[in-house]
Amino acid sequence: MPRLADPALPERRRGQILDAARNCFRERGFRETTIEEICAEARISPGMLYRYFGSKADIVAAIALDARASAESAFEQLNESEALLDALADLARTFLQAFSAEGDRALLPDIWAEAARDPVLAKALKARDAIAAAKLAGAISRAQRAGGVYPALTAEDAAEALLAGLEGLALRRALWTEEDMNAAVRRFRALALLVLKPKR
Amino acid sequence: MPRLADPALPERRRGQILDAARNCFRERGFRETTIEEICAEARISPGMLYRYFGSKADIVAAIALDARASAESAFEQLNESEALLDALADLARTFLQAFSAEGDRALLPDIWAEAARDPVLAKALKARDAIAAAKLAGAISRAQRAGGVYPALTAEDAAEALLAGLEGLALRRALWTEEDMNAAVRRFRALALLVLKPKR
DNA sequence: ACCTGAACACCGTTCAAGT
DNA sequence: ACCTGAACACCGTTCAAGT
Repeated sequence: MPRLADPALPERRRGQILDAARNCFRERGFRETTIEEICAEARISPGMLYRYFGSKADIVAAIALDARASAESAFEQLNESEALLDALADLARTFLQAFSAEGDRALLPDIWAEAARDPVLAKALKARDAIAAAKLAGAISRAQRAGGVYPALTAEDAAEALLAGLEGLALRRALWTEEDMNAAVRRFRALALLVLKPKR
Repeated sequence: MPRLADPALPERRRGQILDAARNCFRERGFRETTIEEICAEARISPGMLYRYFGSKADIVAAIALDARASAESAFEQLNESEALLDALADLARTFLQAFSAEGDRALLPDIWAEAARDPVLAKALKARDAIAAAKLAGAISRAQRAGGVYPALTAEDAAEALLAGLEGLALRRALWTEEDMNAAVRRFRALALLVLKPKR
């Protein structure tokens, strides 16, 4: 088998294409950007692009999974923190930032629309989500044992509810541009307070 | 000015087109259905369709606003009911049904993706949302005065949080097909319980 | 006044040909 | 082995022509 001229080339190319795509999507959105525009930005030909991605949808899918992966680190840190609420606020900020890289507020709805029609992407996102939900549930039950969080709560259900709330807030932020990041994070914090600390 | 052959025709045509579009979207989704297919289903020509709708996006926009309007009745009934939680569960069911007419689970994400790129649709949806949020907030503060709901809650914030949660749950249901309607409604009820009745 | 459908423009994708 | 870009297929939209 012939050895590759440069074994790192494929990975570099992929990154190059994804960077170009992210730039274009930010400017004009997923639907409005053209394969040709991505190619121009990445300085390659269409033929080349299709060697690395099977379709335009595959490109958003890859971006979506990248963003999820980068948001995942915030879920890791949940257990390290003493103050669960502060950690949750950080998590919300990281999540919102990962999916609105440099101000593309519509990326998340694009991803969701894509996922709703593409079972492969949906499944991949769901797998990521299950991991995140488990980590969140773990942090919640840890906090329950330590006191400070209502003990009768089912940690898994609370985690699900919080994730749904976070995604709902992200959606509203995407549609209604005025709302800035900090406001969304505050809202999430308030929601988490209501859900987790029902004793007052 | 010449009088119309049939003054009701335009309205009938619009309905005819929207019905056809809903049917097609349900089968194949917004992106995958063709103007030609909608025309075939509605038994008109493309030229005719474009007399009634400026673009394909305008068709989803009209469907989205119709669905919102039909969900709005559930918000009206919030104040009539004695048991706020039951009324909220009904509301969730009506909302989810309005946006998944005959099993098109991906309609809502399509609408959101469209709205995120189309300021006109976003603004129209936001106006609807403000009405719904106000009604929900009204019902919450009414329930607060009657006891049964944590009185220190800011009704507006709680309403916002519940709407975000509802949309988040709707999204998750759209992406992960397994989850059936009743499960989603139960989840929303549980969330509302946590948010509204923090005294235990 | 109402309607048709062929034609146009545009864009995702492929593939024969280059180096 | 890696890459190009012209060509193809498809679909949203328009408009000259019909009744």
